[in-house]
This record gives sequence, C-alpha cells and structure tokens, in this order.
Amino acid sequence: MSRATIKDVAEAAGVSIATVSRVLNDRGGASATARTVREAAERLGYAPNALARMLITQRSMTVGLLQPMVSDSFAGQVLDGVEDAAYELGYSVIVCSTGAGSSRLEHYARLLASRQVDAAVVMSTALTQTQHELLRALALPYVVVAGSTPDPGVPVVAIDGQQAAADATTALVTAGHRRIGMIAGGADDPVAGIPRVRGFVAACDTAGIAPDDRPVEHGDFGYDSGLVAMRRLLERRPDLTAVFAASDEMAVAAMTVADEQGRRVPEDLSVIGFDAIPLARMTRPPLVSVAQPLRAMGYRAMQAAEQLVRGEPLPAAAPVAHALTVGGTVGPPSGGPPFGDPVGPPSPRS
Amino acid sequence: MSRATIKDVAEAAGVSIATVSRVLNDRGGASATARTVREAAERLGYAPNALARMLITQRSMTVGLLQPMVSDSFAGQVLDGVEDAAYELGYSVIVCSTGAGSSRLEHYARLLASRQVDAAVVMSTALTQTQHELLRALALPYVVVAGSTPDPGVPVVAIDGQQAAADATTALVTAGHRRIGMIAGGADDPVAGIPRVRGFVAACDTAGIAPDDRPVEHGDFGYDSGLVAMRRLLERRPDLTAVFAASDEMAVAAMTVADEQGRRVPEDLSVIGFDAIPLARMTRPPLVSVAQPLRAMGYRAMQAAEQLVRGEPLPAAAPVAHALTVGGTVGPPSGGPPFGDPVGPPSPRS
DNA sequence: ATGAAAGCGCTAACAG
DNA sequence: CTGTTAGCGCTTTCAT
Repeated sequence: MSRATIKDVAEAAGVSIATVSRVLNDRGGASATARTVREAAERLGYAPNALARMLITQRSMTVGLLQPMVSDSFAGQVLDGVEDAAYELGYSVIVCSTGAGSSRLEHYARLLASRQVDAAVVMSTALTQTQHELLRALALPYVVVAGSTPDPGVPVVAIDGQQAAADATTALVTAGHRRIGMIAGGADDPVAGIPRVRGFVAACDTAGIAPDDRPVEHGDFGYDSGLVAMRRLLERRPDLTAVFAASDEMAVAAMTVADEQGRRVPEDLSVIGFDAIPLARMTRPPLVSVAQPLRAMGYRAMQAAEQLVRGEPLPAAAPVAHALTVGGTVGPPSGGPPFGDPVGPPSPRS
Repeated sequence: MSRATIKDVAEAAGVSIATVSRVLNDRGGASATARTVREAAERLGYAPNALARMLITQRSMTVGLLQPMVSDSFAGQVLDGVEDAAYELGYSVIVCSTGAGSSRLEHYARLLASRQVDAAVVMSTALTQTQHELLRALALPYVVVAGSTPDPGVPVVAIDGQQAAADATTALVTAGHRRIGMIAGGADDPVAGIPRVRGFVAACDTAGIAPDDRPVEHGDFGYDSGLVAMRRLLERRPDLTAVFAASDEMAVAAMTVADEQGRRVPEDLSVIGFDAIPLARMTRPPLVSVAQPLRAMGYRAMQAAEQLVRGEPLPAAAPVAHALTVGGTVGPPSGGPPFGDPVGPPSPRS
C-alpha cells in the first residue's frame, strides 16, 4: 500500500486539501470539520511528505555534520550531543565522513548544499580560507566544533587548547616535576597539534624549565605511535619524571612503555593525557586527563547552528571550559601519595 | 545571493529548462548547446535542488540509521561502515539515537517515513513484533545490523552470538580451564545478553563442566558494572581460573579486580572479552576478545538496504564470521607460556 | 472558515 | 534534439 497523500485525506474527509493543510498545522479554527479531517488522516495513516513541505518552505530542518572520522569515541560523543540538540529542535542530522583529504569535504559541502540543508556543523577541522570560501559560495551557513575557521564571524565551539595544555603542564610542575616530556600530536595539526605543544612550552618557560628538560616527540594521536614516541623520549632523557601526552591513547602507550621498563606510575613517572575518553577511567591507575565537555560542545554547536539559521544574534564565542579529570597517574617526582585533584577551570555544567 | 535555479540557468543559456535538465543529467546528446548550458551552470554556481528532484523521482537517496546509542566505539565503527558504503552508493545517512526506550524509535520511524527515506538501517536492536509492524505500516523497508527482527524475510547482518560465545569459552577450555566464570550483559538483552550466556553454558556443558563450576554474574556491559560483577564472581568462587566477559569494558574491569587482588593475568586468571574495541589492544597484556567485523557489517548492511530499495534479490542472510583476537590474557590455569592464537572461523576479508 | 489556484524546483512524458 | 505541458505533495495567497 502506497503512502496516503494530503489529497487522499481531503477526499476521505470531503474537504479541500487547503483545509486539511490548515487543520493539520493548527492554522484553522477548531471547527467541526477539524475533527473529521483528523479522523480521516488517522484512519489513512497519513504522514505529511516532509520533502514537499521543505520545497515550499525553503527550510529542510536538516543539518550536515562534517567530520574527519566518525568512528572514534571523541567524534561519537560530539555527535551524541549534536543529535540530542537536533532532536529537541526538530532537526535531522546527516553525517558525512570527510576523511583526511580536503576533496571529500568539498564533495560533501556541495552535496549538503544541493540537499538544501539549513546549516553545517564542521567538526575537528581547521578550515582553510579556500574551504571557508567554498562554504560561503554555496550559501551554506556553518558552525565549527572542536576546530577553527579563518572567519572570526563564524561561531566556534571549542576549548582553548593552548591554555588547556598549559594547565596540564602546570599541574605536573606543581607536583614538583622539572624534567617533563611531551608526546605531541601531528606537528602541523592546527587543532590538536600545534596549540598543545605551544601551551606545554609556554608553561615550561614560565616554570623556568630549560628547553633541554622538556623534550617533545610527535605521534599521530594513536596508541602505536605513542609507544614509539615514548621510547624515543626516554632514550633522549631517561631521567624524565613526567609525561604529558596530547591524546589518551598516547598517554596509555606511555604507561605501557613505563611498565615494560619497570617504571611505576605514578611513583617513577607521572602521566597526563588529553581528551578523557572512556578508556582513561579504565587504566590502572586511572589516567589524569584534560577533559573537554564533548557532548555539551556538540549540543551547543547544534544550538548555535539553529540560531544561525533563524538569524538570531549569537552570543560571543567564548572558549568552552576544560578541566583535569581525577586520576592516579600524577604524583611527586620521587614517589609519595598520589596526586590527582582537579586543576584548572571547573568543567561546565553539562 | 540566493541560489541559482534551473530556470536561471535556462535563461542564461537561452534554452528551456527541460534542455538544462537533460544536459545536466547526460540524457541529451553532446550538441553545441550542451556546452553553453554547462558554462552557464558553472558561471552561476548552479547546484540542482535535490529536494525537488526527490519529490518527483520518489527517491530520496537517503537512509536512516536507528541506533540505541551513537557515542560508543561499537556504534561508531558500524556507522563508519554504513557511511562509507552510503558514500559509494550516492546515499546520505541520517543518524537517529533511539535510546533505551521504545518510544523514541517509534518517533524516529515516523520522522524518517515522513522524510521519505528510502530505507532504514536498524542497529543493535532486537525489534519486537510491534516495532516490526510499525515499520511495515509506514512502508519503510529496513535491514538489521547487529540485532534481530521477528520477520525472517528481513535482511540481518550479524554474527552468531551464541556460537561466538561458545567459541570463546571453548578456547578457555582448550587452554585447560575447568572453573570458568562469566560476566554477562543484561539478563534479558536479546542481542548481546541471552545468546552469549547460552553459548557459554552450552560450551561448558559440552566440556563436562558442572553448573557450579561455571558461575554467571550480570552487568550492563559497562566498566563499573564489570567491577561489581567480577567481585561477586570471585566471592562465589575464589578458585576461578578464567573469566569470559560479554564486553571488553567488563573484561578490563575483571583485569582491574584481578590486579587489586594480586592475581596476575594470565598466570593466575585468564580473561576473554567481547567486541575487540580499540581499548582491547591497549591493556597489559592485550586482551583476547571476540571480534565482530563491525565496519564490514555496517558496510554490508548499507549495501543490503540499497538492494532492498532497488528491489534486487538479496543473498541469503548467513551470519557474519567472528574471530578471537590475538592477545596475552589467556593461558593455562597453572601458569605457563601465554596463549593467544586465533580460534574460531577466520575473520572475513574486509 | 473554506475552496480555488498558483507555485516551490525539478523530471518526464509528449509533441514538434 | 528541443520546447511545451504536466505534475511530485505540499503551503499559501486570494477570493468566496
């Protein structure tokens, strides 16, 4: 059985389609015919064709989520927040995996424009000027979450990555460490690479730690690259007492290497990670990590997107608050009681 | 600047809109006008309005993905596969988080029908008869991935959960274990709960292990519940030499509890998990786990959905192959060399 | 309050 | 090969 249309309902109720439209959209009075119409609609299992409505209202109540990778838990949590807000606002979310390259982002941007999505949410991406211009040319309003854009007028929902890295480093310094290694992410990653190294270096400088005492090795945020980076770090400076990693996977890798070399955490080596993914809670001891309120960020990004569509004024784009999670991987250099109290700005209410 | 329509292009090229439509859809010859049209389209930055096209072709090239939770890495990997296949097939994916309750699934089913999606992909859900009938009534074709449905005519992409659990258990038995505990999932979860317990029990029966020697405790698949379940298990039978958990998080929890109690893995206790999420590779030693080819399953589910839409005959729904991952958490009961060779059917080529 | 009619932007017959 | 004419299912004037 094919789906019933507004015409079928109109015939069944003995009225015109205009009347059906009005009744079903509560734009007609509560007359007697209203009931007849509703009953007919019910009986026929009528569901309005959203496509037809979109075509005429010029609003698809849909947003596109552009993200480099959809499968990691970072992306999942943001998506969860986006989806939740979308649900509440009556929007649908089309997910687009843009991958590493730029070509797929362009492809999807065109696709989304062609599908008349009302806005795009760009995640974990540092948009180039060219990409920004493409989006503009496609008349596709967008917001950025956990990323950046060259246009200061575009809403961005993100933490201050440099400050967060500095806070994590400072926590290590406060615990008494003076020789701290960093396992950084991609050396030219403008979102999760560069700012975190910068924050690390800045905090070390402030603490008066000499460049030689704060070696940096780069990984790709993944576990395996963390193993390699950690080994190199300890080769360069076997006397490190603490490590700050730009991702939890790399932090866990650091713990694995420490374990292999008979260094205990936190007695012999303190470790701080980044992102506070679920994994961080399951290590022994639990990993201290920089937490971003990912779900809340997704939620907020979707809200911002909706406001953008409605042409509502947007609140100034203040960075989102980050926080250090409680854990057991940070302690004083020479051993002693574990240290893991939260440091830095409080996490926002979810 | 508002988006250009086909009419604008037609005027700019000095032809009718029908000609524009034909040229742009390669349904008109390569005449001289074709170039004129293409140039005009290019110049105006014309992008066809997919909505209008959908309305007339009665095909939205969109599928809805219904999943209980979008944020865990299990869901993420399946989504990744779905998205990938969708991209290749020219489809878009709308994600819908149905949560635990049934009401949101119903809501989304109606929404998707109203949005004229061509099909739905239902994930990690054991559809009830009522839910199945709703989908039918909405004229919404669907496939199931990592779940089940009452209608044998509906394509299902899933492993044989009972067999997989039995294989994991048998691996433990083969290693020499005779007192094996299980940390199960939800006691009435028809997808990841019941079948896995059943497979565990069946394998133990086959091995001649007495019911008392194969205690079962239930968790909710999460880490914390795993801690509780493991402690209860060891209280009941402190002499257990192996544990099979219905999720990796619970398996890692078992390892944590073992560690707390001074039991070494795998010397004193062998552990097998389920799902082989990224986390499993990062434990010390790496966790042996039952792997489902999640990405491939998502990919295949999307393919099946597309075939369903096209009315193409579907291949018989054979279960997907599972496999045990290589790891270091399984060994003989009394200590000895680690054991972690793959067991069970080979994993499918991705 | 209701119905007739005009589209939203596009595709698909049908003529020429 | 091209243009004309109908719609897809809906919302929305504009009369009635």
